[in-house]
Amino acid sequence: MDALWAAPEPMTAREVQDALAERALATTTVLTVLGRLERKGLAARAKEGRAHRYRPTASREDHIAELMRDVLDAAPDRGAALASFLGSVPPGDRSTLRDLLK
Amino acid sequence: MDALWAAPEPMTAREVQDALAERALATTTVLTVLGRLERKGLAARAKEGRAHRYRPTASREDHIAELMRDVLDAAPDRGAALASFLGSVPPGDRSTLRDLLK
DNA sequence: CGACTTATTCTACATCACGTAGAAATTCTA
DNA sequence: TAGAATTTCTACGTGATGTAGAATAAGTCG
Repeated sequence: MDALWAAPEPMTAREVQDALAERALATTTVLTVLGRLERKGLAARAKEGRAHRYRPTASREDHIAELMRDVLDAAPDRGAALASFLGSVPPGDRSTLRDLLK
Repeated sequence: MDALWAAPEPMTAREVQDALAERALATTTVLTVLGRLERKGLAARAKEGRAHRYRPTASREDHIAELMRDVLDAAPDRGAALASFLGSVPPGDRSTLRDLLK
């Protein structure tokens, strides 16, 4: 996902492999993982000639927001969870939230 | 953890087992899980006679808040993640946050 | 068209977390 | 000290994940 998120355009498996060159992964490894990401809905692909192009289905920040919601949804008392969250976050985040909530 | 969080006092393994009676777990199963929870820092225990008493190290809401922070910490752009989070959360949560930020 | 390259799929294996529990050791208590 | 309760150690099945080989499909070029 880091590779997909870092690229401005959908990537082929080969391109992902090149982007992760330092890990020296086999092509099939990259394909397997991309397939799993697709199965989980994190990535989508479109055929293009011989290969496919893979793209993230959500931006990294949207994905993170979704994970945060999933976690919050486990709280019986959302207000208390949000209060604790606000209290534990750096002050800068609270400012950000205040601004966003205007 | 649900059992520990539901109880007002630290529980023995036996009490946890009773609280989860519908699952008919073996005592050793309960002990194993409590041990794993302790190893992960989610629970703490204190010896009391023959047995131990287990308690959650954080309230459920504090734990959820911590998970939310962990997720948020994965965002390179916290502001964008928070913005997306606010946008995807029910309006009631936004009100709650507005109130809490006053 | 047929050989070759490239992409994909299927299968597989190691590792790890987790739910589960038995065997053995430890520890009270009567 | 014998018996019951508690704990520890070990173990097994399952599913997720990182990894990749073998087989297959699908274009490309001479």
